[in-house]
Amino acid sequence: VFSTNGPKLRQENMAESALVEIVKGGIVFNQGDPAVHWFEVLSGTVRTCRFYIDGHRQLTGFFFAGDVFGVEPERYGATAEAVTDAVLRRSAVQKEGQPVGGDVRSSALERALGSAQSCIFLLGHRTANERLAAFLLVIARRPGARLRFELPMSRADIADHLGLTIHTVSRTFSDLIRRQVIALEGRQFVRVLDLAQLEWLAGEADEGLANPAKAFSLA
Amino acid sequence: VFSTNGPKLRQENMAESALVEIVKGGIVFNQGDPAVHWFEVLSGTVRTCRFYIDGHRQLTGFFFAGDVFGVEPERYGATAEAVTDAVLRRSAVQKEGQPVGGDVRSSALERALGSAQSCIFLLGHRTANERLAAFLLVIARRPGARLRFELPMSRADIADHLGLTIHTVSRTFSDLIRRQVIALEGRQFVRVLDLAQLEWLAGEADEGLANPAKAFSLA
DNA sequence: CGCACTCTTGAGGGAGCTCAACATTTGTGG
DNA sequence: CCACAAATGTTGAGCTCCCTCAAGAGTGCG
Repeated sequence: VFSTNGPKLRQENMAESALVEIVKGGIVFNQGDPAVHWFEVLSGTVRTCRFYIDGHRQLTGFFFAGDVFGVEPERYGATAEAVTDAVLRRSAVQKEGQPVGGDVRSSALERALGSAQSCIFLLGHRTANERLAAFLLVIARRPGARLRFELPMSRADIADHLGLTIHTVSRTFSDLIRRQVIALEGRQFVRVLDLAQLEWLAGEADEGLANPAKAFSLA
Repeated sequence: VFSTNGPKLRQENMAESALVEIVKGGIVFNQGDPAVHWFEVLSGTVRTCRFYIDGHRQLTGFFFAGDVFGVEPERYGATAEAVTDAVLRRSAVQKEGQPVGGDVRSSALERALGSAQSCIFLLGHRTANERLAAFLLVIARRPGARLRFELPMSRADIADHLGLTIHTVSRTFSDLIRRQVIALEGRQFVRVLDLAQLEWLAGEADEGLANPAKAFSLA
């Protein structure tokens, strides 16, 4: 089964930066592999996931065009797989034996850190409604996204990202639709009907009061 | 109430790197503040937390001697507070108007990314037992820690870190003690009685099989 | 000693998981 | 193009685990 799932990389050249194509379901790198490259998404969608003993997955992020992933010291902490057919730009961490430091790596690390924190923020929400609403908002707020956007990943991917089951994800979608907060167009496209309601569900109605302490601060 | 809680910083000098003392409960920086400094813990313990609209906290990390925190672009994404009296080394992100790039910042970012991923890993566990067991293992595996270690933070801090209530945390502690997996000495000190059992509860009994796909990989 | 705070424990209820069935979509071969 | 199979998604019923509510025990401090 893994033969159809293996890395279908088509390498364009051997320079320090190379274009790589990967088919849906293909593996970019495995958790534990030496982290000799990092990647930028040019088109398509990629997911990173960690596997637990009991077999369940924790998806630690989705990466769309413009996002970077795989920026890590030593070894990859998660497996990266293609959610859809994708084109990536692969860059070497080492360049002629010397690590590539400086602002390129720093800014890539910053973006990786941002996506990790966004994942923590999602998992910090308490109920299925809050998590799904917050997740949809994260997608909706991506540059280029609007009140109508695509969800290229499966319900199972969403469930494993939010720490829920596909059943609960599906039920929560139905609930949001029933309350006319969103509408589905096909299974992949979402239209936000009531943004304020969605933000309220996600617990972000008033960003200014997100930190109660600030209400008392010197200001 | 915040007057007793405010930043009790005693600044040792104005150079690019400065020693800072902070008392238990004091705030190092607030979520949303410009991220002009980053910190290394010399002694004591620090927590970082995000606040949600509904008032609950998500603690995104605990930082002990040798750890770094507050390495972020632009603004701090979390508030940092002292769990115990602490001494920190504070470093400027900017140095004479120029950002400090290069390996110093990269390695600080790598460590910050590592602690974020460790937080995601904890929250990825499904049950209260698994989360607490995994949390105790994270602490037990810190350099210098052994099968007996201190938990400087309160039950409320642990609960907000693991996404549980203090009641569930307390009950889970009692359960682990009843099953003779750990023992408490006072309220702050933990002794691990059955490490294998603790690892099994945390779902880490066999790290080599953590990624099922690897069993099939090219080896 | 008394007060405030933290921690522990119990009882009851609710959100989400499990198990199960069915619907819908996608893919494949005739 | 259709028939069929496989994969994915939806929905319901029952149960479990954790949260809520409540009370009490332990600890530190003035």
